Amino acid sequence: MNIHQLLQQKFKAALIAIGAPEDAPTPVSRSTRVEFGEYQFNGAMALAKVLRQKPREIAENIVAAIELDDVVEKLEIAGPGFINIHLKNQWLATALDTVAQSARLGIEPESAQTVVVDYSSPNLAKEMHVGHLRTTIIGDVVVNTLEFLGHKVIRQNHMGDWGTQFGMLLAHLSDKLKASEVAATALSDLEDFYREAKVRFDNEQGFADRAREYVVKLQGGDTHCLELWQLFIDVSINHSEEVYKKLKVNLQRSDIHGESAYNDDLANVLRELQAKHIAVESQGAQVVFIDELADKEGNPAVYIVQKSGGGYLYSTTDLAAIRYRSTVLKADRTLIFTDARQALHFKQTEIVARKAGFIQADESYQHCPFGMMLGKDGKPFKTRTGGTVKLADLLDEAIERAALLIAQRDADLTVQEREEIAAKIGIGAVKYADLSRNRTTDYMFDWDTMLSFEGNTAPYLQYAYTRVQSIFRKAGLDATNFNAPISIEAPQEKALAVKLLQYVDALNQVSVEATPHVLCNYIYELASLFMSFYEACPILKDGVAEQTKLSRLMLAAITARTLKSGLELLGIETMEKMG
RNA sequence: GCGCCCAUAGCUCAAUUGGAUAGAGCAACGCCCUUCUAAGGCGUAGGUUCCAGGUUCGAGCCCUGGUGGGCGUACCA
Repeated sequence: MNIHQLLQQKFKAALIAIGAPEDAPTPVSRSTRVEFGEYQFNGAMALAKVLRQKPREIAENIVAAIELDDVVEKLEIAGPGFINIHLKNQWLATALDTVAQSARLGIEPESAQTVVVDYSSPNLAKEMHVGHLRTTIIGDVVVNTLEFLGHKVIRQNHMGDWGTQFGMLLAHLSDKLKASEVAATALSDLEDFYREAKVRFDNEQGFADRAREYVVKLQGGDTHCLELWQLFIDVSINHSEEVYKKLKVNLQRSDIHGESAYNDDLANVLRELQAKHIAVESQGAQVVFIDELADKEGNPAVYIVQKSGGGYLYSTTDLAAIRYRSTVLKADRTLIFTDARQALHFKQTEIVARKAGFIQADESYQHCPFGMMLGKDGKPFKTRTGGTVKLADLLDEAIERAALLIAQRDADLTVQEREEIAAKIGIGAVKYADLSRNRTTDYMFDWDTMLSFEGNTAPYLQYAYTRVQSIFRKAGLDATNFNAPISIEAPQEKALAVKLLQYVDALNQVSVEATPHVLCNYIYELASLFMSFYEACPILKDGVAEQTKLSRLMLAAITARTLKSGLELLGIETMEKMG
């Protein structure tokens, strides 16, 4: 049941009935204040000119024409011509009942698209650092949501597994192996390894030349080099997978389609661009002049696809990727999650790709940028010594801090339970702090706010869930299988019921705009309304009528299912108890 | 120089895409645990939405011009 859609359809029909143009918008929105009902229709004012009538008259006509008798308690005209919609409690109860009977919480699958989602994409030369957190978890939530809505999602982990830096790394690795070290040991800390290699590259006689030699050999397909490379990549991927596991992110090895996967296609891409006279020679390089992005003097933007030395760049790789996703993966839509600094690059890539026919006209290509992670001082987030913060370290610290907090409470938990809960709370807090912000702006990372565990944080949501579980434990019932007739009376019950029915709106918005914070807001509001309901509407206490008790248990049960579903999509784990 | 993004309560952030009196959390100040988990609830206070114009029934949101900040801009990704 989608209230918003239903109301829109009914208002659309009413508008046509009163003689409004067929394409007249039907702006139905949630009301901002309780006295304005649950929804409002704001379209009467805009029609005043077209229909040459007063807005309030139009509103009256709409109210007279609309067929909503079984849905609304009353329709009120207010202000310049707003129509306030008060939904019927009985209708809400019936709608919720439908939701409760459905394994998918009443959400019907959309007409399925094939959506390619490019996210995480760490550089394998180094370990994952905080800069990879946002792309990884934001992408993951969007993927989860799209799949839940019935789309075919193809994850593409476009890992940075190729490039000149690997020459230096492989030369260093080769030496280590000759000194009979095991690869996994030598590469146990990729940051250290990278630093060592860099030092040798800068200082050691002859090492830089060997590094360059390795690059040439690697690109030439030399077997020994490729074996070394594979060794390095495997170890590095293992590092990433450990982080994914800790983060509860659904990325598998089969989702990896790194830069190296496009090596053999780069020359083809260039040839095709040249054949279509899109790429031309300039200053020894092969470039595309983009007139669409010219400056005021008419100088086109320059997009290099091959360096003067013959090497390819990320532009070439991204063009190959775009073509692969269109022709082989049959993408209807592609989403790419990278930081905002690459916005121009992807804009250019799309223009060139469309010109070259690498992408279908009706295919959508959406770069989803996000801001940087800043420290409390407003500068890029670094360690105390100014170094890059490893993602694995960050997550460990979150778990430690959560464990410390749990230890301070007098909780009735076993050691094992404490550990599990600390991991779920710590990781959840880090993820939620990030996901709950609009992705496009920079965001401030602050341990204190994040792990204070009060207010709008992951633990609050997890706590709301455990409260429901606690009630059902006490009642000796199972929330997942509970079923009872709902009757809505208290205002807190109504507010909760309406919010529960709006889950689908939040998911749709996340799907269209790729903005997980919308889902976070929804879940937080749902949890808040449940907390108010919990305080105001006793369930198992003495003196509560049996029917009321069952109805409230049912509301609690649907809340728990919705919270769990939403948190699952957010990649945040729930638990039965927290203390 | 040019381009993109941003500016909302003391702080961190929302605002259903142009709707009514701009909402939350933290911090501050009051209440509420012998009563389903107080990691909670109820309440008070806090705003010239950076500035100046414009568009219209209506602007935090759209347009123009500023101010301040971030990022990008021919061979890194």
